[in-house]
Amino acid sequence: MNLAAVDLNLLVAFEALMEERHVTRAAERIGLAQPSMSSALRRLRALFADELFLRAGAGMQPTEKALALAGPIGEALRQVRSALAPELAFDPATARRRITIAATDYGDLVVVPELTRLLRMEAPNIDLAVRPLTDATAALAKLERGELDALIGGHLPDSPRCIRHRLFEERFVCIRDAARANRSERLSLDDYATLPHALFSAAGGDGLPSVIDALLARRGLKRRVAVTLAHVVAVPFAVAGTDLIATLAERVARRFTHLAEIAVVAPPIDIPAFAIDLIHTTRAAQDPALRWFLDAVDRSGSRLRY
DNA sequence: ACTCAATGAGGAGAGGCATT
DNA sequence: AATGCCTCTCCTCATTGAGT
Repeated sequence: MNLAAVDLNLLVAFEALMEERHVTRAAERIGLAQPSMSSALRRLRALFADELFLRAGAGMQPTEKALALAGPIGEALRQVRSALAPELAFDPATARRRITIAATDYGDLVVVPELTRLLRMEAPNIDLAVRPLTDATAALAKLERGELDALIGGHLPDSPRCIRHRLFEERFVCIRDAARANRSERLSLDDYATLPHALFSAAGGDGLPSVIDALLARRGLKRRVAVTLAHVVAVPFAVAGTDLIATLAERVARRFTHLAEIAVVAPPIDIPAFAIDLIHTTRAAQDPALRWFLDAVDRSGSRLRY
């Protein structure tokens, strides 16, 4: 390969193909006709001595080599763009913009309020739209298509075209009716297994129920889920004034101790902590407003760390 | 039947190179 | 510096073949 003769336009075509996985749409994306993109792909194949993209149904599936090249080529283009286009002035105090994200119930309850406070203080003209994140795969697809700017939540799957940034870790606690709780004691394993549970189980759930059931099964125990609720916010109110207990993310539980007659107690078993992540694409590299916003989410996450 | 990638034909424009 | 030739890439239009 003659590196001195590599046409940077080919790398742009490669990037478009990688993102669209469709020759016609990749061509439209960078303003070429379909035959021109097809020809660019032919030259890319010759350049890298690999098929790079194979027909797969309605689209094109990248080969291992294409996947391996995606990162370095994306980084190279980012650096070239950054060198050619000096940083656009971005002033959050005056910028007008609408940012659309998707967040899990947890993200909505814990991260978004902190983020909203930060936005109101530093970027009062940036509007934020938060969509529910129930189907993570569909949300990732929307993120890749540019219909969403970022995702916030836990237990989100990976995508080779997205960037994951850890905001903080979350642990689990138990809640029970305040009058029944003995705050000085950890909930006993016996109580945990015998008391009826209230459970939050959204569509495409977070995996917690099965984790807890597996931990109990390892000890030869089984719990009874007496109430299953569709929204996490309903759990504390279902627990208050009843014999129910529930296992919730700690920051969620603590938000409700002033609103419902509940007490937070330590669980009798060690339930693995989980990460709350911010997921975005490389678009932010070319978008100062989005880059600022992602930094704002990160700062919101920092304020939530214990 | 339909979609989509690949290819060919023919023409336009840009750039490299040798010649004048 | 100007010119002509050549190559390359782009375009549109039309077509083909594979896959669904």
